[in-house]
Amino acid sequence: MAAPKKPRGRPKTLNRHDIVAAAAATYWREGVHGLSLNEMCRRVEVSKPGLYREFGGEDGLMVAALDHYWDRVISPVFVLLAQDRPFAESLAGILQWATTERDDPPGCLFATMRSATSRLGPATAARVAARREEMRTVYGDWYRRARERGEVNADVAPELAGRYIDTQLRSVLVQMAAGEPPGWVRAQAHLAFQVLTMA
Amino acid sequence: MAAPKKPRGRPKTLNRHDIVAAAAATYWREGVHGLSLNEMCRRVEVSKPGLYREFGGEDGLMVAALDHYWDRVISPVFVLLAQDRPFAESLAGILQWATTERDDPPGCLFATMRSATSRLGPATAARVAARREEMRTVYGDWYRRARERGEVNADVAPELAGRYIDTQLRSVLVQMAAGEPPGWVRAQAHLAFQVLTMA
DNA sequence: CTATTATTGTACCATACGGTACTGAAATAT
DNA sequence: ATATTTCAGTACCGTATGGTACAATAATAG
Repeated sequence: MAAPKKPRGRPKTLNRHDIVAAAAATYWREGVHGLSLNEMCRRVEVSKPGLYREFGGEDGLMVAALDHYWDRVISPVFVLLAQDRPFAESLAGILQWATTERDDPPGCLFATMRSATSRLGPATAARVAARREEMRTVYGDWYRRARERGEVNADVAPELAGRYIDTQLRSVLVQMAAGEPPGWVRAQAHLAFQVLTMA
Repeated sequence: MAAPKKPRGRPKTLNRHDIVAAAAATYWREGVHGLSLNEMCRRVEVSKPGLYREFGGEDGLMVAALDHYWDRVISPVFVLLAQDRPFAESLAGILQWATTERDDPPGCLFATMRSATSRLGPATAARVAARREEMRTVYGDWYRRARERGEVNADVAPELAGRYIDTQLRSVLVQMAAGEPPGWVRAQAHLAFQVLTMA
């Protein structure tokens, strides 16, 4: 428990966490730039001055939403990869997750943001760029370890593989978000990853 | 020559072709939704009522711009493919074209529109969907003919190959538009297309 | 010259946007 | 009780948007 000391003024009722979660879900479902800030305030039920006080504007809200999404969706994938199960097995798991109907909207908020870089605020753009690098590194390291175990194509350098995996998974998620048939998406992903898994 | 008959009223000064060309170039350079309609009118130097009369609104202008782009950029590629030179040779040519600095902006207007489907007007969305199908068909037929000549992986069905080529080239163009280093983009494309060209 | 037809663009409309002053409310401190 | 501190949201600001009415213009027809 945190210190239950009573602060001075009027107690805060604005629930930052709920707002961020709702905003992330909305951005995920409806895209990053279909909604105006006014509309977003209505959706997440927060007054505009409240939003400005808490996040400084749309840019700050979007950064918070991205971080929230990262913790809830991307990080678990990275945890899975860190377990170093057989490469093909982990890959199949990710693809299955990416191409199956879920409760969550199809696609990926992070992938959506990457497809809209030019229209992001400066803080969000910077965060997206940093996360992109992080993602490439994680994929690259994952591939490097698999390569050391002899499970993947040794001709492909880990840095290239990291970028390639990133690109291909992103492509899968973009297609899913666009409503492409999961079967076709999976078949294409199968082709794309053959080059990594064969001798 | 067309009939030089003199029409009744005030002569038309609005140059549809130039406007469409300028609009296509602007959309290509700056994306499809960064600009307001007002701003676009300033860029292509046409009055707003003029634009409405000629195109019916932004949706109509975008369709016209897409068709213009298609004729000037995409169709020549299809002509190249129809020549049935060796598959690997044509593919290398396309990749070279896609990943090299040109006078035109990087990336591809059609790819950009496909990444923004949700924000397109109904006419533009319909045209993009039709062009996407056309593109897949052209790629699929191209692959089928190469397969009949024994130049490509016979295990891949032409329809899947068509979708795969479309996806991978689109990915290349999206990355180029995002300013990714051409060398990395090329290296990834090389990996992606290996599965089609090896026995 | 006058009427007719067709095209042009200014000037305007209602609406929505991002952004903020400012008043009121809800707590503690004295 | 009164002052003080903090948070909340209404109500407003200037600006830009998509969209159009309408008067001016430039040609031909009679």
